[in-house]
This record gives sequence, structure tokens and C-alpha cells, in this order.
Amino acid sequence: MTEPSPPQSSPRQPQSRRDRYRTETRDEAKRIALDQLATGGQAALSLNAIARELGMTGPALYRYFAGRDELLTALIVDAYDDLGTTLTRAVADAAPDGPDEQIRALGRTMRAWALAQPHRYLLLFGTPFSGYHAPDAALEAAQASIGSVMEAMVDIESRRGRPVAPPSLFEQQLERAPWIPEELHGAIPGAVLADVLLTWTRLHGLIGLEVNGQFATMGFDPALLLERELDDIVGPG
Amino acid sequence: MTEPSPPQSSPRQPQSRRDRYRTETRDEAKRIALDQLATGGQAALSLNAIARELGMTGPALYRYFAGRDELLTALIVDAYDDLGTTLTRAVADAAPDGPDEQIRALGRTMRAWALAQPHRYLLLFGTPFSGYHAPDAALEAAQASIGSVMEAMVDIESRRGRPVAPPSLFEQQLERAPWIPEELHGAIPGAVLADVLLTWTRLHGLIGLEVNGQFATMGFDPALLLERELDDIVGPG
DNA sequence: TCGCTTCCGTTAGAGCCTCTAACTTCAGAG
DNA sequence: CTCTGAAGTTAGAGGCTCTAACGGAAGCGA
Repeated sequence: MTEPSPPQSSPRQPQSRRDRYRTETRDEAKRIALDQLATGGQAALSLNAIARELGMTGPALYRYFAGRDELLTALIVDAYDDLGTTLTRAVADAAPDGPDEQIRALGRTMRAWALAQPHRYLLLFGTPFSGYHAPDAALEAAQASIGSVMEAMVDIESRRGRPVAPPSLFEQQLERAPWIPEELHGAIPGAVLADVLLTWTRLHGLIGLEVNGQFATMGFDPALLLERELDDIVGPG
Repeated sequence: MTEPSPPQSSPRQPQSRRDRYRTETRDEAKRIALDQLATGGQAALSLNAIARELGMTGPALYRYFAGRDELLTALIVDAYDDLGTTLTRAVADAAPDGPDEQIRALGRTMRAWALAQPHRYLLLFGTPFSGYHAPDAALEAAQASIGSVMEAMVDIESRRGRPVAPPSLFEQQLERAPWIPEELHGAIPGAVLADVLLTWTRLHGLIGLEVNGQFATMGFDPALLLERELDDIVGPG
């Protein structure tokens, strides 16, 4: 499960012969780039080397990517898309088992995705680079991808029992946050939103540290730590 | 609070005139390196540029550092040391206020440390690089630094009330983990260790995402999210 | 079918980087 | 006071990103 999906560019409308060839080599370049990232880390990512592997000279690749940063951005966008659809699918598939199991599915799937391709996880949640990260394209992809996951989580959390209480200041802040659709302001309890955010951060804490090898010498099974965290998330709240 | 401590090399035993000058320029180089990291990200770290700023030619710096990686390792070791002492001090200072407040102090101090110098936090917990990260020196520093924090946390958690129950398999695994001193195997309840680990991962999840700017457009105050997480950590357990 | 345009690839090269080799120079140990 | 070794120098190999200028070929309209 959770095997990497091949890179593919989104717009598939009017593809002339030329266009098709173009996106083909773009995808091929991205595939090689991911290989480089996987084996050598981000320092090993080199347009020159990719071109060589594609059988062309270095500068030729600049017909396909404006530069290193744009290639990187493309990889980031792809990764966000892939992670987003993977997670929302996993959550949807677990729907019959109820909200608790959906949360567990989310956590397990996310961990599996990250461990299967740590370089991609780090691309999204590791050290930002490319000068200053976050061109608009990446930001949009992030919002779309994570947004849909958040939406699913809000849905799940809403279906779990929860004592009602007057919202704290922080919760009020959340209820009218800009990433919540205007018309839902106030409709989703801040407590639900807070739980969603904390679930998200907790999962990243666990997975991030594991991906970075911080558990390597600690002699326990990170999967079990995740299970325990999931118990806690699902349990009392 | 939590302002960066200047880099300083550890051994202060027999410093001849020459040696002193040597460690001085080493420290100076590290200071400049941190500046570069802070402003340009890890791609901007350049021995050549450091040398220029020091008023010497590029190759001269190789008398002080075997290469880029060694400089990087030195920075990592320093950062581990600094973080470790900062956190243990904060926890110790809060001792009079009881275990709960100590946990809160830990979380707040860690966040402050990370936000005050994100590049250093990312050096430790962001994407590993330098070919393959983790030379022995860095590993040792990590163990020492994080180990002392863990120790403090174990101490805190042990002083908090907690229902006793037969340890799960995972907890048994933890009780005899290699990073626990031999003679304490079995003495520290696995449940305590699990809580310590989860506190650690939760804090990193929150702080890591914030440092990477993932909360930037979400319109809430991350400090309040941390407070809520701390409530949860301290609260029911 | 012809010709024009646009894209794709090339070489050349500037400017940055890391790192090695071989030299000078100078300070401090003996 | 000598002489060894550390700290600096220049030269240069080989890598990278990216720009400029040019040749060929594929697709397009007429």
C-alpha cells in the first residue's frame, strides 16, 4: 500500500503532439529528480545531472524548467497532491468503521506514506529551501491538499460526541479563521477545530521525528508509539 | 529570553597562544556560518564566502574545517548543546512550581528557542543533509542533549499521579530500551516513558510546523495552540 | 506544397562553489 | 638562534546554475 504515484502534470485538455512530448519529458525529469533526492538528499538534486541522464546537455533542460527552483516547486506541488488524495481516500475508505477508525486510518496512512518516501515528506515538511520556499503554486497546492484533509477531519470530529461548553478565546479565534469558508463561521465549534489541529500536529511530530531518524537508536517500535498516540487522540480527547 | 548563545568550542584546558587564536577564528567562522544560514537558508552556507568575510582566501579555511560537512557538524553539535542546556535549565528553574508547570515551561522554552533561531532548530530537526547527516559527533551530542531533557521529563512524569496497570507490550519494550541506564531497567514504568516520548513528539509537531510556516496563513495564534496542547498533556494524561 | 515561426537542442562561457596541490612566510618550541 | 610546522597564499581541476547565441526540425497557415 501507499506506493508512490508517478508524477503527472494536471492539465489534460488540448494536448497536441508537441505538448504531449513536452509533458512527457517534464515528467521523466521529475522522476529522475525524485530518484536523486531519494538517494543523495536535496544537495544531490542537479539539473545538469538530470539532463545527462535524459541524454541531453545541461542547458536543454532549461527549456522545460525555468531553473532549479521551479523543478523543486513542481515536485512539491506533486507531493502535496499525492499526499492529499492518499489521505482523503484512506479516510473515506474507513468511513464504514466510524470516526475513530477513520482517525486511526489517517495516522497510519500518513506514516506509511512518509516512510515509503521520506524525501517527499521532507520536501513538504522538512527544512524549506529553494532560497525562500513557498512560491504561490506551492502555497496553493498546500492549501488545497491539506485543506481537504482538514475538511475530512472536521467531519470526523464533528461526529464524535463532545461536551458543549462556551468557546474559549482561542476557540473563537479558530471559528472565524480565514481558512474556514465564510458561511461556516461559527457553525463548526472551536473545540472541534482545535482537536483537528492538534491531531495534525501530533501526527507530524511523531512521523517527522521518525523520518529524521531520531528514534533510530532508541530501541522501540515507532509504529507502537503511533498506536498509543492514536489511542490517546481517539480516546478521551 | 532564550537568546542564542555564542558558539564556543568545548575543551578549555591547555590553551597556548596559537591554540587560542585557532579556536577564536573557528568560532568566528561558525558565527558567520550561522548568519548565512539564518538569512539564506542552508544553500547559502559557503566556506568560500565565510573566508571572504573573515578576510582570507577560500582554501585558508580548510586549515580550520576539513570541509563543509565538518563545519555543519560543528554547528549541529553546538545547537544540540545549547538546546539541551536551555531546556534542562528551564525545567530546573520551574521545579518549585511543581511537575505540571515544569512541563509547561519545557514546551514554552522549546518553542521560544526554536522561533528565536529557526535555522538552528531546522539544523537539528529539519531535513538532514550534508550527504548523509549523522556523523558520530552529532549523534553523541544529540544523545547527551536530548538524553538530559528526557531524564528531566522522566523525573517530572514520575512525580505526577498515575494509575498503575500491567504494562503493555510496548511499555515493556520501553522499560528495557537501550537508552535507559541498565540499572534502571524495570524501575521506570513504561507508561511514564511513553508519556515522555509523546510529550516530546507533540511539542515537535507543533513547533516544527510553526517554524516551517505551515500556520502562517491560518489566522490563529500558535502560542495558544501550544497552550492548549500543554493543557492536554498536563491534564488527563 | 512552400515558407514562416516556434520550439528544441546544441556549444560557449561567466561566475559561483568545493576541495587539492604546491608554494611562501612567519611564529614559537627547543 | 635555528628550524619545524602551522597558517596563509596562488593555481587549478571539476562541478554546479544559468545566459547567450546559434542551427535544425517540426508544425502551421497560405
